[in-house]
Amino acid sequence: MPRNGDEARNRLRHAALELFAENGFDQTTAAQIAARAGVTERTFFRHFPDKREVLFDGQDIFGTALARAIDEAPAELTPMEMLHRAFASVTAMLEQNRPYSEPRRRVISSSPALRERELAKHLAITRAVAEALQRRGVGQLRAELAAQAGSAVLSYALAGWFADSSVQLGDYLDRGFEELQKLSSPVDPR
Amino acid sequence: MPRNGDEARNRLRHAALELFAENGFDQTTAAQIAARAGVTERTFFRHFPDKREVLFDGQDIFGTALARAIDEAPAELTPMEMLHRAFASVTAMLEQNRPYSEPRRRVISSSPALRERELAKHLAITRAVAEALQRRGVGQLRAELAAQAGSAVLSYALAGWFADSSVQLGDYLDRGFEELQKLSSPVDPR
DNA sequence: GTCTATACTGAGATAGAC
DNA sequence: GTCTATCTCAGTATAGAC
Repeated sequence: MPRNGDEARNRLRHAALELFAENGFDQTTAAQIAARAGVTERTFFRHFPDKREVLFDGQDIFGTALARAIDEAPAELTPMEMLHRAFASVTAMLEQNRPYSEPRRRVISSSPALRERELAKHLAITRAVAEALQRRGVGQLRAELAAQAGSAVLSYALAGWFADSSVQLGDYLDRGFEELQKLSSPVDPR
Repeated sequence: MPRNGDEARNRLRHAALELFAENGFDQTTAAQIAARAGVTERTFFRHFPDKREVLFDGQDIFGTALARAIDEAPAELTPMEMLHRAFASVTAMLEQNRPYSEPRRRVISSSPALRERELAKHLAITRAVAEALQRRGVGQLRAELAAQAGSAVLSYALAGWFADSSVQLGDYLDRGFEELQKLSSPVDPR
């Protein structure tokens, strides 16, 4: 086996996803993952601080991409429009990732421990977005409210898209922001 | 020692909060908590499936209270108005709980593991709310979007209230829903 | 890479509460 | 006597320290 760190890391990631899908998260030991990847258990924990983290490697790129998009958004946009644009800017990345994210999503949803970790990651992204909004002059509480509301729209869009991918993710996004507006409006013209 | 289960459970809860506050979550062992509560480690794990859970015992009452409030809301209300009412209906409970929730909040925020668990609990409440909205005829995706947006408003209100309790929680709630509406509206009349 | 603490699990024995 | 909370004992796996 080659001793290149990145390769080992990738083998660990794939071995973990396979084994979790085959036997379940709890029934899979770190030692088994390491064995399938051709390294020792110790190496697994050198790459990933805990067993769950192996499924979330490299997820922060979404947070940074979103923050960057907000940093570069035109100044005349409202906070929610900035979010809409930022989300739209990563739909291509998400659509390309679907072959990997689909089984990953199934595995995560099958384990409470993994669902917890996913929420934490989700929150980290939301925080990054809120901080970006603050750099654009939005007050802290307002920025966090907007980021969380936007995040709800993104979840809405992803849920729709995973259930029925015949519609583009971007269209679900548009629909989500529209729904949010209707829901929040005092008259609610359903 | 008496064999009453509920008493032991309460002693465990209090011992845990104390020890976590004194020594930190990671530095506290389940055996220490059990010892201070006068039971064995095994008993701790019979009451609580894992070490974190001892801080979240009895939290589901909020979810059920919110769901109930939505179940009983007047039919002519919009979904967001139902949420507003439901949240307002538990502010008294929250304000009364502050002496306990204040130190608890500090402990939770000091540990990533506890923060993760809190997110999971928060989500469970949001789900209960979404399901209640569905019973009131709101479609699934729409209900989840509304529940999450409402949950963002609640977070906004709680953050403000914990930072400055000279204003009532209910007022922060009103302000939050108003902010959400302004943020979501396409013209954003700041 | 080795060693160890500790979180958690399972099964069977024991002892209050009713 | 029954029921159920608790205890005892024996173990595995994760994660951290050295």
